[in-house]
Amino acid sequence: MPVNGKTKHDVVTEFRNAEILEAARKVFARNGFRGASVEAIAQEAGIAKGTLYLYYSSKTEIYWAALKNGLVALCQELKKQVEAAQEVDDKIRAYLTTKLSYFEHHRDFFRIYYAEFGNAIAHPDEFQKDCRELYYQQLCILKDILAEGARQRRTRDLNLESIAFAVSEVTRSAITQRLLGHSNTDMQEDIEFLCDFIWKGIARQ
Amino acid sequence: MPVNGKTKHDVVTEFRNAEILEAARKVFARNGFRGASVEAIAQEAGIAKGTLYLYYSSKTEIYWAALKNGLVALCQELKKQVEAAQEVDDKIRAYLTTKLSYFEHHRDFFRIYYAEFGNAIAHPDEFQKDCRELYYQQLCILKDILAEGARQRRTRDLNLESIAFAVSEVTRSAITQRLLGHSNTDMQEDIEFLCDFIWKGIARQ
Amino acid sequence: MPVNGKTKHDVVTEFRNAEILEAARKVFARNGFRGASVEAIAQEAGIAKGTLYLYYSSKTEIYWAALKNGLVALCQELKKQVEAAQEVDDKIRAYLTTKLSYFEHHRDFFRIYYAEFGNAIAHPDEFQKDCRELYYQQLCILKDILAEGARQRRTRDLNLESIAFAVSEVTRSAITQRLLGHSNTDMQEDIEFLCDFIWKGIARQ
Amino acid sequence: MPVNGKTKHDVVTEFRNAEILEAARKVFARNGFRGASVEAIAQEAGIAKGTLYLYYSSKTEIYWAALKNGLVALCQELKKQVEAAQEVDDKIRAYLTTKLSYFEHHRDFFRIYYAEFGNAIAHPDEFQKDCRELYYQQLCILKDILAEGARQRRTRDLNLESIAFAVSEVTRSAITQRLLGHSNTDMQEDIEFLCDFIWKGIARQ
DNA sequence: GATGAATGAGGCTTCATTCAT
DNA sequence: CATGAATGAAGCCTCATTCAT
Repeated sequence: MPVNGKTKHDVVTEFRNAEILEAARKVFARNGFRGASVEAIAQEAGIAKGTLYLYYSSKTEIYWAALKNGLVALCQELKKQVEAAQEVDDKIRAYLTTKLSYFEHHRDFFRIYYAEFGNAIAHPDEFQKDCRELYYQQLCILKDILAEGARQRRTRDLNLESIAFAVSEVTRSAITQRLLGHSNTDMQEDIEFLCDFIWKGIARQ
Repeated sequence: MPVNGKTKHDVVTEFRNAEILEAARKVFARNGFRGASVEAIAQEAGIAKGTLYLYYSSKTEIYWAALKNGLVALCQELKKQVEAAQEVDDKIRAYLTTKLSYFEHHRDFFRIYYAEFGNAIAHPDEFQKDCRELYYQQLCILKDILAEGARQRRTRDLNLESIAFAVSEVTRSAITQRLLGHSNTDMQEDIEFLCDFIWKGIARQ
Repeated sequence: MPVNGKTKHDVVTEFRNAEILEAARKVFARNGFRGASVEAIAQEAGIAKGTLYLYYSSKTEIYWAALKNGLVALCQELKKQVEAAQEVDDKIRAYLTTKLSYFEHHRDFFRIYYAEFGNAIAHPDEFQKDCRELYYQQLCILKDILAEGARQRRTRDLNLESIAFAVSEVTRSAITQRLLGHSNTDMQEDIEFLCDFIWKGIARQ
Repeated sequence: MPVNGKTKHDVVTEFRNAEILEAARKVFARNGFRGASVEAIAQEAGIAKGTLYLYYSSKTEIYWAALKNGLVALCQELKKQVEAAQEVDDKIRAYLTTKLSYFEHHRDFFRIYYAEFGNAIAHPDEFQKDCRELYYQQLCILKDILAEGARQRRTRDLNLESIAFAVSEVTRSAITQRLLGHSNTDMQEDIEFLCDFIWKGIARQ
C-alpha cells in the first residue's frame, strides 16, 4: 500500500540507492574513474558485486548517478540558503558558506565534482548533459546574485559570465586548499577572506 | 665527434624524448593516467610500444616526466617574463600573460597539470616531490611579486600565501574557461579583466 | 548444509583445485616454469585464464602448490607402505616400489619434482621452504630405514646421509630411465635389480 | 696465410666462440633456457647483442652449442683418463674422478647438462640428436668398462645398460650434493665412498 | 531479488630478432 | 665486422560484466 506515493519497495530501493552512491563517491574519490573497481564499490556499500548491476547497468552509469545525485543536493541547498539572505553581499556570503560547508561534509563528492568539471573529458553526451546542466544551474545562482548587484548599482559593470566563473573558481580554490590540509585556518576566517577579496574585486568604488 | 657537448646520438635522443613527452601529454590529457594506454602513447609518438621502454621504464615514469618537463618550461618562461617587467602591476600582468599564453599553446599540458595538483591523490613520493617543488616554485614567483607590492605599500596587508593561491586559481579559472571554449573573447581582454579584478582585490585603497 | 564438514561449495572448490594442479603439472612438466604459460594451464584445466586467479594469485603460486601437493601425497604413501613392511630389506623394497609406482602414475609430477630439486636455483625462500622440508621428510624415511638396519647390525657402518641420498638418486635414475622409455623392462624386474644393487652396496658382509 | 690449417681469422673466431659459449653456460645455468636473456649472454661475453647473431642464428642454437661443446670436452677427457688406467676398478675410479673433477671446474656446464638430460623436453630433433649421441658416448665408456669386468668375470652378471645408467646417476648425485654444498667432504673421500658403494654393488662375490 | 564464480578482453611489460649505421 | 636502437609478438595479470544458483 503506497504511502506518500511510495511503496515499501520504493523506499528500500531508494535507501539502497543512496548507500551505493555514497560508496561510489568514496571509491571514485580515492582512485578516479578508471582506478575505481566495481568490486571495491560493492564492498564499500556492503553488497555483492552482482547486486550493483541490479541497480545500475554499468560502472559508467554508477559514476554519473553519483555525481548527479551530489550536484542536485548541492543546488538545492544553495538555492535555499541564498534565497534566505536579503542583501547582495549577504547572498554572496551565503553562497560561499554553503559551498564550503557542503564540500567540507562531502569531501568525496568534491573530488569527483572537481575532477569532472576540470577535465572536460569527452564523455558520452547523454550522461554528460544532465550534469553540465546542473553545473550551470549552480553557476546561475551566482550570476543571478551578481545581476541583482548590478541592477542595484552596487557592483561595477562587468561581464557577469566571467565574474561568476571566477568567483566559482576562487571558491573552489579555497576548498581545495582546505581539503589538502594546506590551510588550517578556521572556515569562518576563510569565508571572510574570500568575501573581502571578491567584494573588493567587483564592488563599485 | 661531439659538437656543443652533444653527439648526434644525444640530439636524436633528445628529440625523440620530446616527441614522446608531447605524445604522452596528449594521451594523458585525453584519458587521465589510468585511462591512457601505453599503446596509445606509442602510436601518438609514432613509435613502437617497446621503444617507449628504451626511454622510460614504466608508464608512471613517462607520466611524471611529461608533467615535470612541462612545469620546468613554464617556470623558466614565467621567471624570464616577470623579471623583464618593472612595476608590480606590470609584473602581475606579465605573470598572467605568460601563463595564459603558455597554456594556450600547451593545452594538453594544462589538462594534466590541472588534474594533478587538484587531485591530491597519494602518489609515490619520490616522483611527486620534484613536481610539487616545481609547483611551489611557480607559486613563489607570484608570492615574490606580492611581497614587493606589500613593501612598496601598494597592496593591502594580506596573507601572501592565500592571496597567491587565490590569484593562481583565478588565473587557472580563466584558462579553463578559454580551453573549454566557454569564452570566445580575445586573450588580451581576458588578461585585462583578470588584472583589474585582481588588482582591485589586493590594492591599497 | 555441511556434510562431513564440507559444504557443496567446498567440494567443488577442492575438485577444481585438483584439476588445476594436475593441469599445471602437465604444462610445467612439458615446458618448465618459465616456458609454461598461464594460458596453457588454463586451457589444459578447461577453464578461463581469469578463473585460475580465483584460486591462485600468481603463476608462481600455482607452481609451488602443484609441487607441494604432489610431494605431500608421495610422502603419505611412502610412510604408509614402509610402515606396513616388517624387515629392513622389505622396507627398502616397499620404499622403492612405492616411489617407482607413484611416479609411474604421476609422470608430470616427476618431471617438475626432478627439475626442482636438481636445479638449486635460488627461489624465493618463503615458497621453497615448505617444499624443501617435504623433500627431506621423504629422504628421512629412507634414513630411518637405514638407521634401523645399522642398529640391527645388518648393514655396514656408513654415512647415513650419503647413503640415503645415493639410494634416493639411484631410485630416481631408474624412474628416469623408465619414463624416458630407455628401459622397456617390467617394473618388478627393475625393482629387484635395484634392491639387489643397493643391498649389496650396503649390507654387512 | 694459414698456419696449421687455420687462418688468423679462424683463430679469432674460435676464441670469440669459446668466450660466447662460456658466457652462455654461465647465464643458462643461472636462469634456465627461458629465463636467460640474449642480452645477458652478450653482456657476460663482453660483446653487443647484435654480435651474437653473427656467430649463432638464434638463442636456441647458442644453447645447444654451449651444451655440445661442453659434452665433447667431457667425453674427450673421460676417454683419455679411462684409457690410461689398467685394471677395471682403476678405470671406474678414473671415470668417477674425471667426472667429479670436470664438473667441479665447470659448474655452469653441470647445471645445464643436468637440466637437459633430466628434462627430456621435446626439443627440435635436429639439435637434440647430436647431444643425445654425445650423452650415450659418455655412457658407453662406462658400459665398456663394465663389459670388460664381466669378461674378466670380476663382476656379476648384470644388465650392463641398467648398471651403467645407475652408476652414471649415482655419480651425478654425488656431484649435485657437492655443488649444492650439502657435502663439505673432501672430493677424494667422496670418490672412495662411491667406488666402494659401486664396487660392492657389482662385484662377483 | 541477491550472490559471487566464471569469463575474456585489454593493459603493462619483456625480450628475441632485425637492420641501418 | 660490430653495434644497439627499434620492433612487435607474447606473457602475466586485472577487472567489468554475465549468469546459474
